[in-house]
Amino acid sequence: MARPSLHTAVLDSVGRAITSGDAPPGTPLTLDGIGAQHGVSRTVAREVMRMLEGLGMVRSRRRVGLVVLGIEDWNVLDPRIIRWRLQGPGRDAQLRSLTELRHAVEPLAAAGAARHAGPQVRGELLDLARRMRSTGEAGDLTEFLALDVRMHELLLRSSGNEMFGPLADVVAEVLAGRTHLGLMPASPVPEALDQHEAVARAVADGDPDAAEAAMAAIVGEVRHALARRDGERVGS
Amino acid sequence: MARPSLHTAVLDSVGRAITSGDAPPGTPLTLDGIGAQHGVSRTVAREVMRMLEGLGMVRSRRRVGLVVLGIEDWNVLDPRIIRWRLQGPGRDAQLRSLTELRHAVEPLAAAGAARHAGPQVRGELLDLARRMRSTGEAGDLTEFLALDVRMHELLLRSSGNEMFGPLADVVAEVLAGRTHLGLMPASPVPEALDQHEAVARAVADGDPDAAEAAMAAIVGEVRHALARRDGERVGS
DNA sequence: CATGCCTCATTGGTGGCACCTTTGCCAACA
DNA sequence: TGTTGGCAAAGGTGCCACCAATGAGGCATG
Repeated sequence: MARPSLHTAVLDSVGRAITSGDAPPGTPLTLDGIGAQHGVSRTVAREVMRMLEGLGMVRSRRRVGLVVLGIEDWNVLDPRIIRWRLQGPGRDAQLRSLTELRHAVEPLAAAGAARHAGPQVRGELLDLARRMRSTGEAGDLTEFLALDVRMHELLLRSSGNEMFGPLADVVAEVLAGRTHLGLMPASPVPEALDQHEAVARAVADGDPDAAEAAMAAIVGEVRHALARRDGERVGS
Repeated sequence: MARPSLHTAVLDSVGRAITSGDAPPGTPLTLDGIGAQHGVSRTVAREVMRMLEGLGMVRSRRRVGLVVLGIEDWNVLDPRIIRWRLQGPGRDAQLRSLTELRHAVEPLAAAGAARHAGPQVRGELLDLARRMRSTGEAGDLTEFLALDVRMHELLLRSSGNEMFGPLADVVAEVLAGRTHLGLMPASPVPEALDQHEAVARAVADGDPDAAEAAMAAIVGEVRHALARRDGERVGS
């Protein structure tokens, strides 16, 4: 999948430098500078710069070079920017933003899946819910995470809205980040298992309203948990 | 704003060719072909190609050229792709997808604005709601549209979630497309005016739950209207 | 018919060149 | 001292020629 192209390496390096705040807005870059710093020719630097420009991260001005733009100009929905921000200092804020976005989209995606999903998807959802229960009760967190990710991905991709599909990757990232950060209980709470099963059943039964409600319950709990954490943080 | 760069013109041309289905997935392009077709050098064609690759619209393979990818690989959240799809044959589907996305996000954005908006934003929202009522009752649809767009943009941009801001552009596009397609009544219904005013007041009062509920009511009505239209279409 | 080698089209990457815009400096002048 | 005007350099824009790598398709051989 990842081709060993010079561009990708340089692009990742510069992109991370920008998202990490290492190159704050207003910083002037030059093609020669990028080329020299990474040991690539001007051509490669130019093409990397074009990609960064396409991401809204730099703006090329003559005589001055490539000025780094602020986050308000970035394509913050782009997977690459999301990935870069998830590494580095912005990880926390990015995770919170993604969580909120996820909570906005997933109930509607579940409703859409209840309308549009094919029979084999509905079957897999039921199977996933079953396996989530068994692995969850067994306390196998990593396997549980994989099933959880798969279920949300399946819902987003079969929601009938092609703009929801790309969010599956960020949901996976959020879920992984959440367990990795120790935000998950040692063993999934029974309510979560019930609600995931409810979503799967509602989608399998083709009941959009029930699917939306069940998914809203899932994300609503996480939301409140996050708000609680925010409250603690604010209070400290 | 739009700099007269060669890249932008060529990029727009090729991008539109892909989104319009004029260059269906699997179509092989070549750098020399693009260059010759648009009268630009290989260098420019290469940089355009890099941007398209960044958008997930083509994949460059040696000996074969640039293969056009299917929509499942596109960065469908990217503003450029959205703009291209809004022109051309995909406009209808794109408008529907964007509407659904909007309905997912806007209630949460309103709640966020009630928490995070600054005092001048809250004031402007109240003012906008007032002027929407007067222009709406006067039947000035174009001015009403401008106020409507401004209100939603303000809510999204001051929602405290930097991932919601970029959606302001697409919301503007959706609203404009809706009135332009004649989906709006000749004069805004009183309920819409009331609900917009309710959102503005809730945000001004710092009541997130009320803001979210009021915005959900706004988008919920549009959603049902769309579903009704879909039903008619399916039945025909 | 299968297999393996060969060819060549096309991208990947480099370097150099002319041009143009913009900036920042510096000098001349009020 | 402040303002204006010109001037030179910096750096992106676009073009071209060149070579390396690679992989798809054809050809030859068993």
